[in-house]
Amino acid sequence: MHHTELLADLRQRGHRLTPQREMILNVICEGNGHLTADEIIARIRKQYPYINKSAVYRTLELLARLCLVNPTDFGDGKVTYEIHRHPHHHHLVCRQCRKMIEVDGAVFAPLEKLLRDEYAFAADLDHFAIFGLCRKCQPASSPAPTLRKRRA
Amino acid sequence: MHHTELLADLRQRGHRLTPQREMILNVICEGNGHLTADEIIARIRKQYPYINKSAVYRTLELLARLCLVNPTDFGDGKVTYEIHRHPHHHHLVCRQCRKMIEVDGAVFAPLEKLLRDEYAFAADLDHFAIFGLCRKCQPASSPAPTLRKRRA
DNA sequence: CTCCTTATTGCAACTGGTTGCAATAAGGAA
DNA sequence: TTCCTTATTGCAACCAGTTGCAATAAGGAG
Repeated sequence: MHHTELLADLRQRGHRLTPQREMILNVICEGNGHLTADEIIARIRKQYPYINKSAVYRTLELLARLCLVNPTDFGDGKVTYEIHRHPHHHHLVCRQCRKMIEVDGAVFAPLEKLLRDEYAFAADLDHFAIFGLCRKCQPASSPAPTLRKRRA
Repeated sequence: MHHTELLADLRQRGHRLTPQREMILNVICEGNGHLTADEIIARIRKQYPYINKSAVYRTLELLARLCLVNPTDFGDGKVTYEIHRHPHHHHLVCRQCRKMIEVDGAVFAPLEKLLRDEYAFAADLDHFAIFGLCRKCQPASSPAPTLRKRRA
């Protein structure tokens, strides 16, 4: 999805187009993958040093609300943002080695159906970070995994 | 689960018992339901005004790491904590009316199995807040749900 | 083009939570 | 009991993100 399309989408939904929003969308579209707010600000600043933190956070919140970007908390103290991709995907994050595995959005289909059928609840299951232990970090067949603090 | 059992558990796993930890566990066990860090501090302060913010946050992080409490982000800017209950449960949170529905932990069983079988990933699926729209807030059969900012 | 409404920006103050580090105090050993 | 090691606390500074509000500027109407 190109940033001009996203801008048009914004406009169509009744939001104003501003240079700031254009720059933000541009950066998110260019920088492929997950970017933190800090990174987005830093990249914009190269061309426009006056970019304002609040404006960036508010725009990111707007874009998330419109499902144009996916915010994700990988548990390292900063939220990352990426362009909303279709089909959906999620991230398995190993709590030990930090390895990330991307999985198809379809893995949530049974849960979505169950929640809809049993609870009439329309769950937003677009983009999750699921924590756990990857194959390598699982104790072979072990009884008690050590739970002492992981040395960061 | 009584707080003395939790203290014993802490001790057994090699952590030290301090008055602060005792007070924190006590408050979490008494106040049933979800408490924010602020609320925990306020309650402790009634008896012991010197309780320190960092100590509380660090203890909560420890208890969460040991799966003795469940931290949950309901999306209102403050994390809440509750004693880890068995069997697991999750919370459906309506993004419109904020209604909360508690659901059994078993709803994640198919996903857990899929992730284990397909990705050899042992997911932590203990306690989630799942956002979406409850029955009442879903557009009857509607075309375009309004996505303008919800007036808080 | 000019005017008007109001969404958006920019700023500064604030909030919830984290961190580095020195002081304290658990709890084990002797 | 006393001593020792080191986990934990308390503090102050910090970090990511939010908020209230006045100033600015989209974009529609005339």
